[in-house]
Amino acid sequence: MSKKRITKQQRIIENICFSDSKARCIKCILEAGKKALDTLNLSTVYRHMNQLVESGRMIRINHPEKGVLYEQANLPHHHHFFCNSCKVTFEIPCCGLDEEKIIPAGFKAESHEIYISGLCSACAS
Amino acid sequence: MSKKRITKQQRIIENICFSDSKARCIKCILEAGKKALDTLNLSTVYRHMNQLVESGRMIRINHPEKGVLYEQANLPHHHHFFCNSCKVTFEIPCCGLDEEKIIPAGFKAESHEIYISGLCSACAS
DNA sequence: TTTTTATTGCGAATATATTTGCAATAAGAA
DNA sequence: TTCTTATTGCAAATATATTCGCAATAAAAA
Repeated sequence: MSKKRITKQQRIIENICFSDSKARCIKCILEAGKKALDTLNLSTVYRHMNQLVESGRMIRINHPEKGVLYEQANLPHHHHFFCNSCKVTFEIPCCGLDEEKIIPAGFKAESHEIYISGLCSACAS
Repeated sequence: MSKKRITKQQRIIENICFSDSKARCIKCILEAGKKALDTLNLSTVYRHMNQLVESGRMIRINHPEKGVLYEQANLPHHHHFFCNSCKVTFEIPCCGLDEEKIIPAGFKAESHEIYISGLCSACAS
C-alpha cells in the first residue's frame, strides 16, 4: 500500500479550494495555481480534484452556463449567482424556496438548485 | 437563393417538438423520431434543431444533469423538474421565487433557473 | 414523368473535457 | 545525504457532443 506524499502542487490546490467558499472550474483552479507555481499542470489539478471529491471534501456541481464546478462539500444550503459581466460565481447563502409549494401534486422533491444570473454588486454600480 | 423543401424528417422532428411542451435532449428526439422513420439520422436531427433554434421557434437550455435540452421558445415562465426514477423532465408552470429577496444587496438579477429533482407523481406512487 | 437541386445518411472531422502511460522529478524515510 | 517510489508534467489516448463533406436520395417545379 502506497504512502501518500504532500507535494507543493497539492498544497497550492488545496489552498485555492479552501481559501474561500466560491465554486470554481478546473481552469480557474489551474490559472490561480499557476500564479504560485507556473509549471502546474492541468492533469495534476484534475488528479487532486478527483481525490478531493473522492475523499468527500469537495463536490462537483454542474452549472448550466459554466459546466463542472468544484466547491466545498460542507457548505450550508445555498445557491449560485453568476455575474454576466465579471463571470464570477457567487454563493447565495440560503433561499426561501418552498419546494412543495411549487411542484405539482403527487411529485416528491428531493433536491433543488437555483441558478440566478445578472450583475453582482461591483458590476452593477 | 435556395428554396426550402419540406421533408418527411422535418415533419417528424417538428411533430415531436410541438406535440407537447417537454424539454428534450437530442437523443430523445432521435429515438422518438426513429419510431416514425427508422432511418432517421442524428445529423439530420441536429440540422433541424439548429434551424428551429435559429428561427426562434425553439431554445436550447442547459440542464445541470441532462446537458443540452431543446424546448419551445414561447412557453410562459416555468422551471424544470427532473424525475430521478423515470428520467423525464417536466415543466413546473411557475414559481413563487422572489429574486430580489434572496440575492445580496446591490446585486441585480436578470434571470433565474430552478432545477428540482425528485420523483414524479407516477414514480412516487 | 422528368429534371433540378435541397436534403439526407453516413462516416470522418472537429471541439472540448477528462484520463492515462511513462520517463523525469522530488518527498520523506533511512 | 542517499535511496525509494509517489507524484509530476507532458503528450497521447479516450469519451462525448457536434459539425461537415459528399455521394445518394427524394421534394417539388417543369
